[in-house]
Amino acid sequence: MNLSPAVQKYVLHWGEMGTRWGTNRTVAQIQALLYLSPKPLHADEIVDLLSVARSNVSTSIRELQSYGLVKMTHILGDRRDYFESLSDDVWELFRVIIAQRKQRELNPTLSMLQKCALEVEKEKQTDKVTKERITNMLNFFETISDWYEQIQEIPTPTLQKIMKLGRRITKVINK
Amino acid sequence: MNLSPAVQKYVLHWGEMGTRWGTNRTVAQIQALLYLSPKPLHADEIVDLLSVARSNVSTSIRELQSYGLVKMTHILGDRRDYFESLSDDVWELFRVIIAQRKQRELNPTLSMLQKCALEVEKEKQTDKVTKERITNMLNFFETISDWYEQIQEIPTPTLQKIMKLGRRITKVINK
DNA sequence: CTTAAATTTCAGTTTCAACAGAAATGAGTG
DNA sequence: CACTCATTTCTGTTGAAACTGAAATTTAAG
Repeated sequence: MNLSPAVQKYVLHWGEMGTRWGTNRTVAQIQALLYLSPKPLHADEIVDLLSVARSNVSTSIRELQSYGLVKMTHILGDRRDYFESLSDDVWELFRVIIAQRKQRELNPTLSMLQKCALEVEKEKQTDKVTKERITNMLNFFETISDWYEQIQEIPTPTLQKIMKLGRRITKVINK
Repeated sequence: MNLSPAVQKYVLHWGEMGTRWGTNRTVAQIQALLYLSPKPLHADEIVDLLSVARSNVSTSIRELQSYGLVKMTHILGDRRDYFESLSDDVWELFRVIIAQRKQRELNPTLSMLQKCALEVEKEKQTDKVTKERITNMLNFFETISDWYEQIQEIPTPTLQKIMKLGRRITKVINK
């Protein structure tokens, strides 16, 4: 049981990038592996293929499940848990990841900014410019947050169309 | 010389989030500090305000300059370098950060996928499904990449309009 | 050219998350 | 209910990045 050179390259790269995408190597590697695998895998297969500890696979899969990126299945006459990617549809995966990132990277800052904006107004010693900038940042985060949430609900084909439009979107809007 | 409670909270939070946003604490704290400061600061002021080592400030500022988020200025009769935020316009900062992230988080994967897609086609042992999924992921990254680049060129007011539209954008598109 | 101030580089340390391996728990089977 | 297989939890280790403080370098002024 082993991976083809191209698949190996993919999985290793995904693992390295994982750290930049806000997760750890093993989690990213498993996600890649399950995405590429034509059939569900059980934990020991993943241990073999990636050469990581069994316990590491356990916690990583749990994390992927909590994100909603991986689901469990079973095979008749086999006690072991099998795992597969939530979906083979990249856009669906994207949507899930975006939701996660919003929650971890945007929401905490949004609520901090709300508190700060209120608090700083009461501070007589604080420069007017500073107060303004906090408000501007708050408005920005609110806009981005709303946008993220609404984007979630747009069906994939429409989203694809919008992205393909790219800059030409301005022509449609500016009327 | 010290920071008001609200500003302190902002800067500390920004530092913590920095690690999730792909940089380190000090870099993020300095960015926050300079964004909020109504006037340029020199390195030793930053040392005081943040309680970090002088050398740490030096390398962090260099990093911020390389991203294009911070610029150097001078004050008449003062040898020291002063630093200030690239801009007080949040949208402009956003644009710079997005460009950085594309470069670090998208481009490397894009070129990996291009190589993998070519390579995997030659592999007879690899499942058809796997090949397809690599191609799908490649297409996805190409779409996103193009989109990022085109978004960069949209002027801020238009971009704001688009985001405010949110989900209603579908009504404009689906005609 | 000398000196002092400002900045950067470098080597050592600290910190923290990721990970391995062992121990404990749980779940199904005879 | 005991036994085995599968999974999870826990503890200690490791490695990488962040950070400090000292030393070296650069820069400008007299």
